[in-house]
Amino acid sequence: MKSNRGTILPRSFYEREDVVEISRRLIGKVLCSKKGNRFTSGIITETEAYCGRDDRACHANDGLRTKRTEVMYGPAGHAYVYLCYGIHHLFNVVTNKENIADAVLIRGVYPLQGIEIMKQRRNNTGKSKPLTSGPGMLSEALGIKTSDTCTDLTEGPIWIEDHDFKVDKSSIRSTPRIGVEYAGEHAKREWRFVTDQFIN
DNA sequence: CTAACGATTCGCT
DNA sequence: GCGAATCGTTAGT
Repeated sequence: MKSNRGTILPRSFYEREDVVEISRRLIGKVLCSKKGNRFTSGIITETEAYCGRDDRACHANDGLRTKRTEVMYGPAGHAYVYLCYGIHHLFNVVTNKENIADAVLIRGVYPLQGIEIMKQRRNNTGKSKPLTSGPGMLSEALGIKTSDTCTDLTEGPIWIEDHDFKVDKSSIRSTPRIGVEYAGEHAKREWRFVTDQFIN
């Protein structure tokens, strides 16, 4: 774990048809943002897959097409950012082909670059307070807002890089997704992926 | 127009 | 461990 720069993931990375596999493969990649000349990044440690068909946990389930979910029906590799609980901005990446609404929620990153900026945005005055270990927290730390929805992740100002960090396959656990009990049986699917490889 | 409800986080008990 | 905060989205009147 030493490189400072990576390759921006190409659209083809996001165009795969299996959103669960993309979710798994995003673990270890690096989420970056450059807002007003302030660069921040973190290694993705936790993701969740959401499928537009037969998945009651997904906002676009059963082809539900609204102003909010429209971006999920667009081409892969764009950001879907929405407001949760009136407070938190949750960041997803749109996957699969146009008109097929799949997405991966980024739930956690390991702070890599711009840590002071993240602490500032999080109003974290050096105290031992989680910085980027939750979907709302990481968006705040990286300066990602709902106005960033539809951002093309192959262009920026938000993008994902491959730094060639090798993630030990055995370190990636799969579990049911968080906070989607309303999805009934679908909530039991193990579509959440998390690694503890970068915890310290 | 109205109302119910979150893909969460934080602070306090 | 529990509950409040907080407001855009959604569906229904």
